[in-house]
Amino acid sequence: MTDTSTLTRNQRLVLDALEGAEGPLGAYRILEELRPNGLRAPLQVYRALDRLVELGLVHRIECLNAFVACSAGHDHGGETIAFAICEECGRVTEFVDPEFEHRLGAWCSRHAFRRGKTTLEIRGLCESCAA
Amino acid sequence: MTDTSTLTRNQRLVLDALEGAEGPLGAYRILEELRPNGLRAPLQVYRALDRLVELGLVHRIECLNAFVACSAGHDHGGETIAFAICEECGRVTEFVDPEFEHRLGAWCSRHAFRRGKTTLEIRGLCESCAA
DNA sequence: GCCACCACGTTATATGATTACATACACCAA
DNA sequence: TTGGTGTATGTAATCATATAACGTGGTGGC
Repeated sequence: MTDTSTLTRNQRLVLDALEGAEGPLGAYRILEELRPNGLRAPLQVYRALDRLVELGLVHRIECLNAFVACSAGHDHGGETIAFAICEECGRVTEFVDPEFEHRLGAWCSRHAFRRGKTTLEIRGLCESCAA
Repeated sequence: MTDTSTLTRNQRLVLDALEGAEGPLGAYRILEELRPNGLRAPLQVYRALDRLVELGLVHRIECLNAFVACSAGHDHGGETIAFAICEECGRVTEFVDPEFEHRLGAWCSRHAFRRGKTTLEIRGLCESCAA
């Protein structure tokens, strides 16, 4: 588990907000929630988010322009994390598939593409919402 | 190849702008390019983009909030399209991997997740830029 | 003390996307 | 011909997301 004891006040607030949420939150949504705690400007939230993402404690969901707390208790060692996003209830499930990793690596080396951050997001309906 | 002869003037303009570009363009960037052609408001661009995406002639790149012309001469039959995005030159390479499709399907059925649109975007450096 | 570093705060602005409403034209049916 | 329906269009206003530019304040090393 990534060390969390060195977070600054703002980072802690933002992380707590995300951990308390059912699903992804947009930066401005987070800001609204934290106004009572003294946050006032988007930048305060964005700075905290940048750091938290860097630490792997928070993930950005590109297709929603929003953020979720990492649900794994540990570091994903640089692996690509896949997200299954329920369009009904908003809940996000993280998972990692070594076979994806392998296929991605294969394609990249075949095309001499130096891989950086990879995004894999599946939208749809989770089991309970599909019923 | 998707029929392109029924596009409206605005759709044609937007598609041409994207086809003429080296890489993805944001909606406002497209708007700037098309002002000389009489476009004035974001909505004109967004409406054309919506339609072009629907027709499969244009793809949205989520991690950039931008759009590219489809480089395949044909319809991708509902398959997930992967994008390799060079962070240096901006160029985007499309590809499809049936094995991804298969693994995704497997994960989704194992978790009873009803799959909708899937996004797979790899950022990094293309062969020429990595050199 | 002084400097460098880093988090923080504030204002303004850029960029991305949508809502609401009005207009114009083609096509078809009464 | 008239009128209705559907689709594309145009315009203004507004919401949502993200960053730039600038200044402040504390902490640790020297």
